[in-house]
Amino acid sequence: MACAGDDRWAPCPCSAAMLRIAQTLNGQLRAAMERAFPEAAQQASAAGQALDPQLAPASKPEFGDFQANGALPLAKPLGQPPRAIAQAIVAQLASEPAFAQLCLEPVIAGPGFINLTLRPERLAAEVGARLADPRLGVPVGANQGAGQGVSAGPVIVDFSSPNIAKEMHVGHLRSTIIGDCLARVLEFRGHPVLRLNHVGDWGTQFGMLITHLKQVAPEALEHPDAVDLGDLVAFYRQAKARFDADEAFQATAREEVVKLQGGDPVSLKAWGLLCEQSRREFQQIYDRLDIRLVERGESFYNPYLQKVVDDLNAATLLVTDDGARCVFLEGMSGKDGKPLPLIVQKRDGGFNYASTDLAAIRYRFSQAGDGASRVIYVTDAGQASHFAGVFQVARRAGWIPQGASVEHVPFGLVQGDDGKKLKTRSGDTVRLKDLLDGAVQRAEADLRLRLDQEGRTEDGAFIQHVAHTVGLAAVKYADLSTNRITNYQFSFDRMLALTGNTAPYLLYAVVRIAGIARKGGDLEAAAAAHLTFTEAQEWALVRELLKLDAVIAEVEEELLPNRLCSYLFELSQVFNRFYDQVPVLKAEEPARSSRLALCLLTTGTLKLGLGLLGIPTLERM
RNA sequence: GGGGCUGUAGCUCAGCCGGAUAGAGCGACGGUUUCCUAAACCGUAGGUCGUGGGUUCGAGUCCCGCCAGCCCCGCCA
Repeated sequence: MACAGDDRWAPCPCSAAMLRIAQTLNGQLRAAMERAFPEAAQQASAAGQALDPQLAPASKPEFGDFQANGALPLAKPLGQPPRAIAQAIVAQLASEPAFAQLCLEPVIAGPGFINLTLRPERLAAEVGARLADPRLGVPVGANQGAGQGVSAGPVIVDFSSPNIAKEMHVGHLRSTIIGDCLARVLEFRGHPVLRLNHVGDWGTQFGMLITHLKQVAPEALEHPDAVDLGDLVAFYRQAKARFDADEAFQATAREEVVKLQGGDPVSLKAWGLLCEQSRREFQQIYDRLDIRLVERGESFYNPYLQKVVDDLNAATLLVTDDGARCVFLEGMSGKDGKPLPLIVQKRDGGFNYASTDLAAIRYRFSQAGDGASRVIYVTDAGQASHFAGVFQVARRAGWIPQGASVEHVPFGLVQGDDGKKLKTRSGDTVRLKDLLDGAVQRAEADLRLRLDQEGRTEDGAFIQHVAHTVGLAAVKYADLSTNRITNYQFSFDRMLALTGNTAPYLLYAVVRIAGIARKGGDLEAAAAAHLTFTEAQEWALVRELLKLDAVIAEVEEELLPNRLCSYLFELSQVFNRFYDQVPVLKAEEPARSSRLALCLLTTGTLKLGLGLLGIPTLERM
């Protein structure tokens, strides 16, 4: 989407600071290549392409800021050594005054790489510009579709989605945390975002739940506030146990499903009570994790299900097979090599999750519904083939508009230390609440131990606040910092470690800067100073800080939060090196103010980045 | 049987349209503190990128085969 395509630095609607410089350089390099090799340029354009400078960030700091690899692939067609080609390109660049204002003399290295280093004064100017920008150089309003008439409809992020009357467990952790992060990034980029909680609030299990409710707590139907159902999980288990053991109960439960689907007011009321109870419990988790969601459960789409089937039939996509109504999928075959069906209506006439997902996708893209431009599903990787089927059918039915996109954002399992799916010692599913409690408790224990060792005293409110912040940050960061597609090994010890790529390490960098401010560093005043840098550690920090806009654009496009985590970790490391080796408060002017300005931009960048991960920061810890 | 994902250092993981000597962190070993929180920093050791082919000037990255693990495959979500 943003800056996508086969040419990374092609001009695009985003006009971000560092990205914009890269685009400018790309244009200058391309023009230089065209002047140096007009025949090759003509051939390329005849083939509908342009010469590609292959501009990329430098692979190592000693190579400068950017490298252009475009000379290498020209060696064979031109029949010249690649270094000679690079030399010719560089000679043409020399005649471009705008290039000389931007970069130092290019260096040809290795087999024919052109290494580019930005002029220091240019980097310092960029730092100054970011200090004056509350968005730190990250533009709003990318992804406008380059005038293709793409609707500016909302981006829908479908995530979390627990089941009513069941407890949120570790299985919901990744969807909730990753989905929230992606929503935050998209929002920050200026997209209207609809965060939808597609809760499982419909289905046959409600037959037994409602029957059980009517029998054990009939008063709840009259005075909803008077009854607290308490532990819904226990309630669910009781109902399930009776359902499995008692045939009469089973029969009543089945009748109850029919009554509920038929709109019986008492059944609906009982259903509503159960949903409300679940909602309260979910909300406690969401509040704790600072996650906003709009609940729109499966039941919302009930009125649209029949039309989905009817319209698929009218489009001649529907086939009745063994009593079930299916759409046979193209390019996906099952056993015997026969096409795989997507069942949209069961033999008994009932609907299933494919029907609901189709109704949802249609509603979300439809102008009468959400009118979305992009829909993102954050669910586990096991559902990949289900979504592939649903997307295909929706596409063939014409429910996904031109220019709109629908994406499954898959993630791997949460595993324990043993490499198997995370379970409690007794083999049960881990409750999300217990997992979060565990993280906070351990964070508190770590903190108390350290206070003890350092002879510090802090009040209870401080300890609670720090433990809560660090514990939850650790859980979120550990999840977000690995590539989501792989399975992720859950370990309290690793995520709460004070060193390495962890939340505490990043939070500590923010705390160090807050410490400088407390000890007399006026960060805000320094922002207006004339910036002069002399030390290697200062320049390393400057270069790292200026990468923010490119990183965020990348996360927006690839929907990979771990890219942002890696960046924030590297920024923290570079900052700690700077902090360790370059004095700030004790430096003479003008170095002192320039360094304070770097501290201000560093803390701003870390707070912004962590904020996009859904992690708040601390002043002391 | 068909399909998907994964396989990179002892462990946990990065690796961004294919680009320079494959990178971190942890752990191990060795160093650094009259100085802004040492929860830090500096250094050393450690890899046949599962395996065999292919494409390419160049492959951890792309294509094909094989091996291993996990997941999905008609009326649960």
